[in-house]
Amino acid sequence: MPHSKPKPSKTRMRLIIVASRIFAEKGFQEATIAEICKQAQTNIASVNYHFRDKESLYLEAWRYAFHQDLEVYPPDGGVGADASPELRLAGRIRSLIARIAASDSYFFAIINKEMAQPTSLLPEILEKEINPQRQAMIALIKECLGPQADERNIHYCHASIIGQCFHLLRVKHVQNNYPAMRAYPELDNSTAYAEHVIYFSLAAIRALRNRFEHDREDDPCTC
Amino acid sequence: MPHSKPKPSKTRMRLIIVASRIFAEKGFQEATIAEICKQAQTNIASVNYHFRDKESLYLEAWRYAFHQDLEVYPPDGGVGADASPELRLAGRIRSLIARIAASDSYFFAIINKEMAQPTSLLPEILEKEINPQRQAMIALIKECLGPQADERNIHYCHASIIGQCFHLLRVKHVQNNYPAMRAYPELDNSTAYAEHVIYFSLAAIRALRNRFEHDREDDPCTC
DNA sequence: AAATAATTTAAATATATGTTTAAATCTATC
DNA sequence: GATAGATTTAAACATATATTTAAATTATTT
Repeated sequence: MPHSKPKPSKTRMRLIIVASRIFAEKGFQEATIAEICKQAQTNIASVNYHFRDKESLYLEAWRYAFHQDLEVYPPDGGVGADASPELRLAGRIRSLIARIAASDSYFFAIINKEMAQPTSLLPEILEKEINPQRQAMIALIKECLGPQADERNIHYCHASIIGQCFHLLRVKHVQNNYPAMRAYPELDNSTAYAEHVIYFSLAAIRALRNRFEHDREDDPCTC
Repeated sequence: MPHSKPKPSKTRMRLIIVASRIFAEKGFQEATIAEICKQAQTNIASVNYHFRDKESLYLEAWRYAFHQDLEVYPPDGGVGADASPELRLAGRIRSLIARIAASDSYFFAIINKEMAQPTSLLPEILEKEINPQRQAMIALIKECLGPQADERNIHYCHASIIGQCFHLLRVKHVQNNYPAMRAYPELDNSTAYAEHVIYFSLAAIRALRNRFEHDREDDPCTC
């Protein structure tokens, strides 16, 4: 009786590791099985043997990159649940920007490409992997904004924060492709940029909270 | 003699118009000449006759989309040079978000894809078309932040604002591809989101300016 | 060590798609 | 209205690349 062992072969693992990098660099469409196999030092047909097709390899590589990522960087930034909402929000922003800036973080590189040109896999990943993080941050923003904020304001602030973080992702990839273009100081020091985003966002959130609490005309917007 | 021959002399223009939409929807790689020609109601070979190849058509379509865009939306948002820096900055943010949100704005759709997976055309477009707008906004931010702000702070604030605007671009394309996913209130009302970005950003910029001017410890960031 | 299963390999196959060709057709000028 | 040039067309061509096949090799079990 042959007891079936789910022993992952070396080749299979090499393929996943190489694929996560290649897919991050080139995207699903432009990455070729030939190049992945060459760099993984194996035959073309091994992709079809170990995975079913290119798309399945893509999914596995993406999952691998994601979990690899979360292992190194806890999404809460190491700030405990007992800290103040502002500190916890700051921790999440710091962690997110650190993961985005990390040169070996392929998960965000893939997400970046997926959002510009989605494959059929995006909805599942968005729902299963991204949404929990999203909800956690939204809850913190809600606390920071105080009880008077409505859902719309909370989501707008979330968009403001996520937008600032993902901006780093965008310029990082442009610069990776065109190293000559040195016009983005955001990239020189990502932790300094993280501190800026935290200061910028918390200041804005405090101003909003202030407006909610005193809804007389101390609105600083004169537009 | 065929009787149903629609405008035979305008084939070149039809190709550019259709191509700008198809490239915006699918990106350079995934768009096919076959589909473009089919929708433009012409033969495959006409792309090679009127343009040299797919890449030249791409460049022409991209330029067309860009100029089409600028005609409709002036980048300064219609705010004159005599208005206050904050009002002018608000005008630019409003214009940028309006252009991004416009359903027929293919320019930003293409830029979005280009930044995730650049072709060789990106550097030129970035330098010639994007950089002037970028410099104009940076100058306004500098004025808003006051004389004490250094270059780094100015660029960081620019990144914060652009990030918030381009966030809309990102979620718009995700939602276009997956209409079932209705989790982004940013999209329901883009002008309301624009006003949020303006309020959020100006409040943060004022807080920063305040910190520069009184560099004692009234820093509201306790992190 | 033999037998069986798992894996790797080289080659073939299928398909998609950009590009070219040459003939047909249309348009404009004389 | 004839002719030359411009445009359109169907078809062929070329290439890139995902996938499949079957044989060869290696690993595992009996």
